[in-house]
Amino acid sequence: MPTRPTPSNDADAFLPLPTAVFHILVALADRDRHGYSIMQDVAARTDGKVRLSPGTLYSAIRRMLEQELIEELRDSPDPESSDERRRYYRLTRLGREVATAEARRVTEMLSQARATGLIPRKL
Amino acid sequence: MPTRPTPSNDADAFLPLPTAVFHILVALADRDRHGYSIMQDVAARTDGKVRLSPGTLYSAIRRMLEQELIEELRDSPDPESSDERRRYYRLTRLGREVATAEARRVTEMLSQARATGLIPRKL
DNA sequence: GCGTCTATATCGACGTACGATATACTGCCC
DNA sequence: GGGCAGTATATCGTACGTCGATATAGACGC
Repeated sequence: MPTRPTPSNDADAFLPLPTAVFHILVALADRDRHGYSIMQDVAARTDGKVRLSPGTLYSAIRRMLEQELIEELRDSPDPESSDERRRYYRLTRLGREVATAEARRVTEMLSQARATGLIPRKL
Repeated sequence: MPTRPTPSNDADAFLPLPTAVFHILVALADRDRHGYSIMQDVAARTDGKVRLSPGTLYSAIRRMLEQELIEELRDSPDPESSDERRRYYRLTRLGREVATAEARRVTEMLSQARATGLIPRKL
């Protein structure tokens, strides 16, 4: 009996996901972006509450490339742009699976916290 | 005009909460416990998936005492117990507020992740 | 008395987060 | 065309969190 693809199994090895990594995955979910654009997107989405510093951002990107959660695009998706410095990144399938695994983990933690009465049912 | 108590304001300074700290808060939510009991409770609640090592547990406890997320009980809640080694801990009001603030934070992250289609709506 | 479980504590290694700093190109205004 | 704010990537040192290993010792059953 062949093992059917179980996305969560290998993805679980990445958990718990560092906060910065999850934010980067969210930013790349709807479109490919370069580093600086990720920074702006995270800040915008969180109303400026979360600001990735360059140190956090670029070291997280390097790690995520090595782990193949994201990949770098060979050519710019925007040929109009004159800015050669930009390096664009895209979510991989693994990146998406890892994000889902992390979402499942925190959902379980939330449900435990509600069950014990630690936090209110409604948030 | 007096500022009405806004629990979340100072609690936000603790975020994001280390994973171990949130697990310890959950374990202490329903009853006072000593360190080893926290360890067992976390393992039981997570079906053995999360195991706090002694290093993680006791250094987290020390930090949480300093930050006043928990407090140590002066006398054992179980006078029957002959084990003098046990040190019992209890959630503080601040600890509860911080847990709620963290829950709110991850809930928002989940909702963003769903909005972008990164993770499925249902988990 | 012996071993296993209970219980707390500390150490060192490793990885992550972050601010500071560096470098350099872009775009715009004057 | 000079200067300056904003864009863009990269690295460094520091601080902190996690973890396994190790240490110590009391409790409990046999």
